[in-house]
Amino acid sequence: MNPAENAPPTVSDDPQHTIRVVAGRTGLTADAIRAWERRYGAVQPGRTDTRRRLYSDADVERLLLLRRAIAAGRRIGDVAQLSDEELRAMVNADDSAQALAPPPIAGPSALRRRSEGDWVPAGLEAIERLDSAALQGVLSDAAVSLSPTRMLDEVLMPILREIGERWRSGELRPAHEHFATAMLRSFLGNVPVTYSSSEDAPLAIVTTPAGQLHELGALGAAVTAGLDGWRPLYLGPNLPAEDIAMAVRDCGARLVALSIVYPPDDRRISDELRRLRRLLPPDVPVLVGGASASSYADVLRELGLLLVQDFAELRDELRRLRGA
Amino acid sequence: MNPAENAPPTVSDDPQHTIRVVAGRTGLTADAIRAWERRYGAVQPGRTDTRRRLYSDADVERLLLLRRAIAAGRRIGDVAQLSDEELRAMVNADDSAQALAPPPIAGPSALRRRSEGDWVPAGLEAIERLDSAALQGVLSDAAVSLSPTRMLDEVLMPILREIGERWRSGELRPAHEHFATAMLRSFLGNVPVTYSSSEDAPLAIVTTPAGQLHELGALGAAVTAGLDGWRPLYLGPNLPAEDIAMAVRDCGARLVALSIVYPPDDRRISDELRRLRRLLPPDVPVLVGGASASSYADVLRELGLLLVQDFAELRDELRRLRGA
DNA sequence: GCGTACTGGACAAAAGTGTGACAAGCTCTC
DNA sequence: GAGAGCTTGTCACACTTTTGTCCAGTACGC
Repeated sequence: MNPAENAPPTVSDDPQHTIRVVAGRTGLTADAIRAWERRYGAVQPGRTDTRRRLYSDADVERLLLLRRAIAAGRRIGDVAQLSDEELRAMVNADDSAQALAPPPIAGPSALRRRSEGDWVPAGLEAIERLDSAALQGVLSDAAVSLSPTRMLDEVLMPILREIGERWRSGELRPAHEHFATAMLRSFLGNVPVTYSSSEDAPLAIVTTPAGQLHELGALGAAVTAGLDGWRPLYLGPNLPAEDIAMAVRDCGARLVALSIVYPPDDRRISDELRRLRRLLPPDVPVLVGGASASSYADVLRELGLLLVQDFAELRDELRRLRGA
Repeated sequence: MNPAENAPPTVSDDPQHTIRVVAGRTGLTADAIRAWERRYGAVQPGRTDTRRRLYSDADVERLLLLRRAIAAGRRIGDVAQLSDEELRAMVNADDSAQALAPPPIAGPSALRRRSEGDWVPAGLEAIERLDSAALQGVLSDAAVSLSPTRMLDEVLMPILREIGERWRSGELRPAHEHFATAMLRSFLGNVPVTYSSSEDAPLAIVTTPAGQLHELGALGAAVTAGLDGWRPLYLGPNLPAEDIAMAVRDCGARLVALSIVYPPDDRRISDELRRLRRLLPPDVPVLVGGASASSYADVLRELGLLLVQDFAELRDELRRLRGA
C-alpha cells in the first residue's frame, strides 16, 4: 500500500543544501533568506555543528512558495508564518484570481483530506463516471498539496498514461479519453506559467509538429519551462515547421520544445523534423519529448535534436541550456 | 458523500489582503480604492496595528461588483453605498438590459456606453505580436469589467471571428491562429461554469462531432449552458456519434449541444448527425451551432435538430428547454 | 590563508497612509 | 453650444512602516 518506501522522493526533508545553493535555486539573495528567518521565522533550517544553515528540499519549496506570494503582492511579514498548506492555497488562489476574472472558483471543499497518493485512482474513478465536479475536486485538491512540478509528475501524467492504456485495451471509451483530456487541458491552461518568468527570461517556443494533435504533453512542457526560469510561448498542437521557424525568428526564441505522442513511426513527422531543423537557426536547440519520441531516436540523432524521456530530463536540459 | 459540510467558505470574511493584492485582483488602482473609501465608504477594510488596510474576500467581490456597475455606466458616487444584494441585482439587470437593447433607448438613467470595443483591437494586436503576457492582460482586464456572457459575445467571439478572417486572407499565419486558440482555450477552460449549477441542474452534453477539430465554439457553449442553469459536461472536440450517445445514456443527459465550424458542407458531418439522431433517445433535443452550422440547415430540419445562430439564440433555447 | 557563512546593527529604497489639489469628462442650464 | 458646476481618477506631499541590502567583526572549511 505504500510503494514510496524505496522510490526516491522528489521532496526530501533531509537538511542538505547550503544557503548558497538555496539562493541559487530560489532566486533570492542569501541576505534576504536570513532576514526572513531572523525577522519572521519563515523557515527553520537545520544547522551543522558549527551553526551553518542546512536547508531541505521542503525548505526550498517553501521559499519558492513565499517568493510567489510576494510576487502576487503579499507582504513577507504577512505570509511568512503561514503553514505550507495555507501558503499553497493562498498562492493558488492568487494565481487563479489573477488569471481569470470571476474569482469565486467553485470550492472543492467537499472530499477532504485524501491520503497522499490517492489522487490518481480518485481521478480515474471520476473520469470513468464522467463526473466533472469530482474530477475538478481531485485536481484542485491535489494542487493545494503538491507543487506544480510534482502535480505534473505524480498526478497528471500518470492519469494520462493510465487513460491511454485503458483506452487502447478497450476498457475506456473515446468519450472518457476526450473528457479527461478536456478537463486536464483546462487545468493545465490555468497554471500560470508567467509568474516567475520576468521580462528578461529567455523565450522557449513549445508546440507539437504538424500531424500531432495531442497537446497535453506540450502544455506540460510549457508549464515546466515556465517554472524553470524560461518564458514559454505555447502555440498549441499541430503546427507546421515553417510556422515554428517564423515564430522563433519573430520572437527571438532561444529554444524549441516539441511533443510527439501518437503515431510512433511516421514518415511525415520525420520530414517535419527535418524541415524544421533546416529552417531554424543552427544555434537554436530543439528538445523533443512525448510518449513516441524515442521511436524517432535515429532521426533526432541525425539532426542533432535532443531527446528527453520525461519531465525530469526536460528540466535538466532546460537548466543546462539556460546556463549556456 | 459529505452532506453536513456547513458553509463552504468560498468567500471568507477574514481580513487578509493588502491593498496591493486587491488592486491586482480587481484591476483598480490603489488610489481609486482609497478614494472610494474616503469619499463614499464603498468598503470598510480592517486595519493592521499600523493602520495598513486589510481586505476580505467579500470586500474584493464588492469592489468587483462596483467595477462592473461603473463599466455599465453607473457613477461610483451613486452605487458605492448600496448593499451587496442591491448591487448584485443592479449589475445583473444592467447586463441583461445591455444584452437585449444594443441601441440605447432613451431612459432616465441612460446607460453610457463606455469605449466598448477597446479590448478586441488590443487583443488582436497582442496576437499579432505573439505576446502572451499582453493577451493575458487584455483578457483578464476585460473579464473584470464584463460578465462572462458579455465577455463571450463582445470580446472572445469577435476576436475569434477576426482571426479567422485575417487567417483566410493570409494576413495572419497559422502560428497566430494557433497561439490565439491556445490562449483562448485556456481562458475559457477556467471560467467557473460549475458554481451556479447545483446537483439537480439538468445535464447538457457539449462537444463537436467527429471531424470537427475546432473546439472553442463548443467550449463557449458549455460556459453559456453553465451560466444558464444547466450542468454542462464538456467532452472536447471530435467525438464520434456512438460516444456522444453513450455519454447521454450513461449520464442521463437531457440535451446535446454541438458546434460545427470548419468544413461548411461535408458528407461525413451529415452522416455523423444522422447516426447521432438515430442513436439518441428521441426525447433528447440536439442543438447545433457554429460558423458553418447553417450550411447544414437542410439536414438539421430533416432530422429535427435545432439550429442556433449565435449565443443569444442558444441562451433562448436553453431557457426554453429547461422550462420544459 | 582565502573564500564562505553567521550575527547584529544600520540604512535606504519601496510601499502605504492621510490630505489636498487638479484636470478631464460629464450634466445641466441658459 | 458655451459655460458653470459637479464628479472622479490621479498625482504630489509629508510622514510612517516594511523590507532588502550592506557592513563590520568573528568564525569556520578546505
